[in-house]
Amino acid sequence: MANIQQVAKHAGVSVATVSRVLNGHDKVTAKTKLKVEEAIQYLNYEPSMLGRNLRNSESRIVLILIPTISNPFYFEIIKGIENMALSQNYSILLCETDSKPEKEEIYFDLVRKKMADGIISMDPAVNVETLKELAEHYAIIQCSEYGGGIGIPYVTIDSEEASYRAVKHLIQIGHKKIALMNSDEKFLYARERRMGYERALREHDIPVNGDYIFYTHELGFEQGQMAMKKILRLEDRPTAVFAVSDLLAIGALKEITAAGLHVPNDVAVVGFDKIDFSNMTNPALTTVAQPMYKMGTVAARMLIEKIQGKTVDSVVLGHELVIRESTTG
Amino acid sequence: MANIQQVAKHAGVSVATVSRVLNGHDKVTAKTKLKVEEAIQYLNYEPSMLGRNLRNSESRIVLILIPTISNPFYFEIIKGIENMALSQNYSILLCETDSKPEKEEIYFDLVRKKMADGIISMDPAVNVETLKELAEHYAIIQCSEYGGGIGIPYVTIDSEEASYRAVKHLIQIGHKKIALMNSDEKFLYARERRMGYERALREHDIPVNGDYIFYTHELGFEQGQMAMKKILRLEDRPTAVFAVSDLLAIGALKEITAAGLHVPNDVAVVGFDKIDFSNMTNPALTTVAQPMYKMGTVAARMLIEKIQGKTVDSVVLGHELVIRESTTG
DNA sequence: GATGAAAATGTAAACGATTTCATTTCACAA
DNA sequence: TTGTGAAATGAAATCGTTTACATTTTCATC
Repeated sequence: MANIQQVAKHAGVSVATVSRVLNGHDKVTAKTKLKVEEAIQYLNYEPSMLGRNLRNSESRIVLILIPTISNPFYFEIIKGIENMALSQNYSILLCETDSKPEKEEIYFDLVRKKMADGIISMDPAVNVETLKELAEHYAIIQCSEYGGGIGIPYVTIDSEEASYRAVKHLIQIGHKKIALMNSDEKFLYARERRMGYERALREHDIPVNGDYIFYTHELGFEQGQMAMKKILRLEDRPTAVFAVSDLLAIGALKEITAAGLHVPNDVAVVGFDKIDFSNMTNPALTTVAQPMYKMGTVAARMLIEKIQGKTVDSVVLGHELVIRESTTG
Repeated sequence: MANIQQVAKHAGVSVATVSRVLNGHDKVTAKTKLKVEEAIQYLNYEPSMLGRNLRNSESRIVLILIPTISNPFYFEIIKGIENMALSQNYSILLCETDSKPEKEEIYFDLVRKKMADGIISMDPAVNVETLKELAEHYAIIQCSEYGGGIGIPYVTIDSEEASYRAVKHLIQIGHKKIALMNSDEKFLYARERRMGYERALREHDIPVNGDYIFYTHELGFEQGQMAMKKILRLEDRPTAVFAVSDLLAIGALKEITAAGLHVPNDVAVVGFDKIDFSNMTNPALTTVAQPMYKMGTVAARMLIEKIQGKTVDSVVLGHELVIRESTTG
């Protein structure tokens, strides 16, 4: 593989001139430029990012931290990030932490070692202390999940309001006994979603029943099934379930059907996220749509601006309730 | 941020010695080692991959080329690749090509520019000519989808046999009118799966009916719905459908139910891949399990060996038919 | 205490680009 | 022809490592 020296030699110019042609800045005579381009062509030369990156002290790589690749919620976000990043000549390193500190550490090390220029964190279980520390030296953006008040810019939606609207929808179609399938309240979004749930109930003079609130360890299908099993065993069975993720809701769906009950006639179900699969189930899932692609592009743009040393502000994006068969039959 | 020079100076040794401590080879006195480690600690030093990579002419990054991130089929494979790569100190760059040559080119350029040490290609629509050309200079492995006879090692399953067994299962539970929902036969795996389908039929003296074979452009849910619509309109309606991907099958499931028919009583359905979601549908999907995680680890190991200059052989892994509700009720 | 081999450490040259600053070339006017 | 300033080009430093080779240190032996 040829390097810039050989190109320079073959073109009869200095490496500086080759570099100038390569990068298009500074003025180079048309004739010289041609000579260089011919040499590049002839030698099949491709500039090495290794040399360039060292010189420029950058890697042009950004890290995406997700808890698991198994939740399709991250698909569209990743697509958004990728496209925005690509347009700015960045590549993305996808990092699945499994919410394990040791895997997280491996990836944090990558930015410490200059292998990555910044991080978009989507892991709610991320070690906030380490993140804060890193944020002093490196560009970091929180996406979707975030710790507030730690000085790291984020892009997210209004979880409380979204939750409120979802529950209100259930109330409006006649439900009073509404269960909440929430995730661990150590996460901010979980607390916010419970608050939205309670606000909707209170607003319609429905007492909040602690027995109707369930917590799951993760946001997956199995957790949804397990929680739903418990809900179905309740003395005074709820007629509706609001789950804070589509995967939970799909698990609930499956369990309800398995119990010989009908959705939505016996139990109505609302999910959260609007992942692709929410439309593929029987019945299709009513859910809160998050603007995932947008979230991704915004997060990527914010990160790149941060990398360039600009200051960036947090962003709250809109959401939308998508009403489908699991609540209206 | 400190560099190796400053560490050396602070420890009162040469950079070579620091490097030796860093990399653990060569012998360094315990006393010297301690001094260096103290300096590292004191200065909060982290070795820069940029410098190291340039010097070693490697990036320790591998590219994963997938057509789309939306098909969960790739989840487990990616996990497998990631874990194996991580254990060898490689990171993975996830590249979604959307089966578009221009996006593919962007990523190919990354390896030409030394930003990546090798490629694991899972895109059936990849430009085989370019791939062949690249393979002359760079490490490349094909995973799951592959072009045979182009001299690039691959890891895959025996599609013909897997398909044969799936169809045989349908025949054994009494079906004779079996539709095949295949993808475009420009892909090798599609041709192989049709051959397996036909072999099973012939073996049981069931004539192959061209009207029962459908081709889809992509392997998604919508394509499955559309194909199923056509199948349901057939004069002599099949009693079973074998789809070459779970997403297609899930689309079929949805469409059958929407038509007021019952799975499997009216129409039985078999999918392919055993993605997580194949278990979340109503009814759960009978499907051919591909050893995806294994495939990922094997592909990653092969690639790393290739990068190290070893010659590697292609691998064919086993598969398994998972019988669930969509065929047995 | 001199000798020598082995062990530890240091020096300096890579790796492949970009960029600052110095130098050459050039066109044009006097 | 010569002088001038601007434009084009080149020389060399730099980014942060690793490593071949050279040098120094150590220590057992006589």
